Amino acid sequence: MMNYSIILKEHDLKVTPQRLAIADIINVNGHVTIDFLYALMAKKFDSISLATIYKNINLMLKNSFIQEVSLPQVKNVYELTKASHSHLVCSKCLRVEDIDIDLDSSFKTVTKTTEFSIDSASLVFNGLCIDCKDN
Amino acid sequence: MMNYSIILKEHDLKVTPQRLAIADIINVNGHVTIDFLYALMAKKFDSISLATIYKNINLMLKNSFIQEVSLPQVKNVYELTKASHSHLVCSKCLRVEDIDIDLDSSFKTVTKTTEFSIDSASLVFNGLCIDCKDN
DNA sequence: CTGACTGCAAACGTTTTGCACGGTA
DNA sequence: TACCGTGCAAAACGTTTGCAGTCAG
Repeated sequence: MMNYSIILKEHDLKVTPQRLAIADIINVNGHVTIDFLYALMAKKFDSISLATIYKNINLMLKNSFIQEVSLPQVKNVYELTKASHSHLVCSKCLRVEDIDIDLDSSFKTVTKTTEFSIDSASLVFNGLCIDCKDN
Repeated sequence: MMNYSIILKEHDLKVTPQRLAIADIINVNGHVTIDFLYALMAKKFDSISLATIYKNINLMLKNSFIQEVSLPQVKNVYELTKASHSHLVCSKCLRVEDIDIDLDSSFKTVTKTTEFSIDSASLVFNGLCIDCKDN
């Protein structure tokens, strides 16, 4: 159980019931789409607005409390900010999982063969998760 | 100079002036956004419609004449279908370049540490291109 | 000649904005 | 109390759809 109030404040975000709920939902579920988040928020708040979701997501992104994960073909998902990592996406159930992949040799290849100076890399694997691949 | 008519037909696409122009623009520029494509098409056709652009892009995607490249933070770009490869994106000028990166060891890591069966991978590097990094 | 393509306009889904009210610090 | 956050409604944006006329095969 995390203390979201402190983490929110550390990111210059005022603490509100809506923000605590958003933080909890993202933390518990790992990766959420806007739709998913809105559906869960609607259960906790009788009159939550999509505008509030978007405003908070955008502010949380700006303040690096969360990160946006853009995935080919499917909707963007949001996760709490953590160390750089890659993602596995199930093409069937759309589940997203984190995975650590060492990209050092790839970085070296880029440095050797191009003049690009790299800031970051995004690696996404598409396939079938353990639950979907046998069905 | 490519013969776009033959390639279009090979992908079950009827040959029209608009499609020839789209194929040429994508081939010459490497990677194009919808906006960029529309702007260039507007120069060649007095009354080109965005709907025509979208319909053709979607059909060309379906018939594997072109591929969609989804990039974090920036608009999707489209390229002629070619062998699997990775992309470099300049954060400043938004230029996109192709690069071949060997992902075999990454695939092995996924296979060893998870139960995912991987179909494909998408690797994007963000940074500054040679023209932008010194300015 | 027939079905497919084009262009226009309208519709659609998603995201953003403006404003009045209410809540946090 | 002063400012920020919320919720609603409207607007903005990108993309898709329906239709009538035109063109490719």
